[in-house]
Amino acid sequence: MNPLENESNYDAKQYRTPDGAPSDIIIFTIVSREKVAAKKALPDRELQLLLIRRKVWPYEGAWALPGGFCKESESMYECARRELAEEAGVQDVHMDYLNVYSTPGRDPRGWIISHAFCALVNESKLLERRADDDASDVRLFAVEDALRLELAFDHRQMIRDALDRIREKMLTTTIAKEFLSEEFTISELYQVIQTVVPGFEERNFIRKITSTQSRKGIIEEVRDAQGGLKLSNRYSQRAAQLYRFTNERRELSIYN
Amino acid sequence: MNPLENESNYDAKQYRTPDGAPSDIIIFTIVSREKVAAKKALPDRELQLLLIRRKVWPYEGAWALPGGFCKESESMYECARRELAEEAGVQDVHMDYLNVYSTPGRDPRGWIISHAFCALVNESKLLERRADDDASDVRLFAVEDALRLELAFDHRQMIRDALDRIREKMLTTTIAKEFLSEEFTISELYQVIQTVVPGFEERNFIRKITSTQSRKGIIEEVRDAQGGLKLSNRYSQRAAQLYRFTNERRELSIYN
DNA sequence: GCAATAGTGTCTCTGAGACACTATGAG
DNA sequence: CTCATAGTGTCTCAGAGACACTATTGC
Repeated sequence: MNPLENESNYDAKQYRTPDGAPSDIIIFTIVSREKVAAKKALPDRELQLLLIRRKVWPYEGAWALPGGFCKESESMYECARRELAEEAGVQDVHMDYLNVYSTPGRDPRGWIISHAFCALVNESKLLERRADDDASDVRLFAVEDALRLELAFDHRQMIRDALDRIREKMLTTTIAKEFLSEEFTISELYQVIQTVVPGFEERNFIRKITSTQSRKGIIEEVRDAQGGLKLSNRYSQRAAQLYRFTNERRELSIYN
Repeated sequence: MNPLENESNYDAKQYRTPDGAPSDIIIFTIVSREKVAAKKALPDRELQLLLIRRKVWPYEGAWALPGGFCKESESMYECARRELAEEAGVQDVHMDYLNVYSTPGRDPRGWIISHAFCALVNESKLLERRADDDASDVRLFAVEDALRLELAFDHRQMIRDALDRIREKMLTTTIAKEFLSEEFTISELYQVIQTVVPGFEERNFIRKITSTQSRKGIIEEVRDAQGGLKLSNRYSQRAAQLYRFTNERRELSIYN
C-alpha cells in the first residue's frame, strides 16, 4: 500500500488531460491624486487594476489580466506569485486565491482550467514597477473603465468576482491595511473603505472604530519613542492621530 | 482578432500539461440520535463526513474523499456534482467550492491538480443512499475519527480546510438551514450551530435571534393556514414555536 | 477672519448579558 | 409531583445613531 511503488499499470495519458492550468491575477491598487497642489486636503482616491495587452493569439491586442501557465514544479499559488513578479514586476504582496474558471470552451487554445488570484497592492509598490514596462502594454485602469473594455477570455467575469470578494473582505477583515501605509489616520482608513465599497457610510466612524470596548482594538494609536501620541498633519492643519492595525481579528457572527 | 480562427501555430502539447484535474468532495452531515426511545428529549447530534475506501492504486484500501477526474465537456463544479451523485448517490445539495490543491508531488500518479468542494447534506438525503452501497466501502465517520485515519493524498488537509470554512460560514451565513428541515425550533438551530462550532454559546439565544429589530429577520415564525402560530412538540411536552429561514442576508462588518 | 479637517458633548433608544422566574404537559 | 424543554421579567450598562458643537492652524 505504499503509494510510491507504482506497480500498477496506471497511465495518465490514456485519458484526455487538460491542456494547461494557468493562473490569472487581479491586481488592485488605490491611486491617490492630490486635489490642488497648494492646499492641504484629502486626496481623491480611485480603485484601479492592472491589465496587460496581449501580444499573441488568442485575443491578440486585447487587454487581459496578467498570468500564465503553471509549471509541474510549482503550486498554483507559487505560479501566481511568479507571474505577478514577471509580468507586473510586483513582489511580496497580499494575495488570495479567488476561484477556478473551467467552463468548457472558455479558452480557444483547448481545455484550459484557469485559477484566479486577487492581489492588493499599495500604490507605492506599483510606482517602482512603472519604469520597467512599456506603458502602452501594461496599464492601470479604473475598475469601471476596465469592465467596459473588451477583455480576453472570461477575464471580465473574474474581475467582477474579485470585486465582490474584496468588497466583502474590506468590511469583514482588515485587508484595508494592504492599501494603507503602516501608520494611517482615521480619515485615510475611511476613504479607503469608501473607495472600495461605494455605499459605505458611517457618520460616527471615528468613535466606533476607536471605542475599544466591544471592538477589542483592531487598531491602536501609534506612539513615539517617548510614549507621546504620534500625529500627522499631512492632510490638515489640525494634526490627526495616527493609528496602526493590531493583529486582533474580530469574529463575526449573524447570531450575536 | 477572432479567437476562434486559430491561424496561429499554438500547440498545447509542446508544453508539459497536467495529468488530470479531479474534484474531491467533503460531504458533511449532522446525524441525530435519540437519547432514550421512551422520552421526549433533544437528540445528540454529531458532525459526520462521508469517505469511501479506495479500490485501486494509489492508496489502495485507504479511506478517501469521494471525487474523480474532470471531463473536457464539464466545468469543475459539474464534475463535483456528477461525482457526488455517482460515488455517494447524493443529488441536489448545497455545494461550495473550497480550494485548489496543487502542491507538487501531492499525487503519485503525476501532476494532478485537485479541486475540493464542500457539500452540506441533510441526514435524510443520506438515508436514501445507504441501500445502494456496500456499507464497508462507503461510510460516514465522525469528523474527529476521520481526521485520525490514514487518509489518501492530502485529503486530511482538505477536511481540515473544509471544517474551518463551514465553521466560519455557520456563524456568518444561514447555511445552518442545510442541516435542518424547512421548519425547525430554536433549540434545533442552536444545537446545529453548536455541533458545527463547538465553542458556540449564547445564553439568551432565543431572544437575540427572535428580536427582529437589529437582526432584520433572518428567521420568521411559521404560521398555519388560519394564520395561527405553528408549534411542534417533537422534543418537549411544552410545544415550541417553529421557525423558517427567510431570504434575508445580514451584511456583516467589523466597522459597525 | 476663512477653510478644511479633526475630534467632542450630549441626548435617546436599542439591545447585550445575566439570571431568576414562570409555562407546559406526559408519565 | 417531577422532569425536560420552552419561554419571560427585569435589571444594568455599553454602544449605535444623530447632530450640533469645539479645536487646530496655514493662509
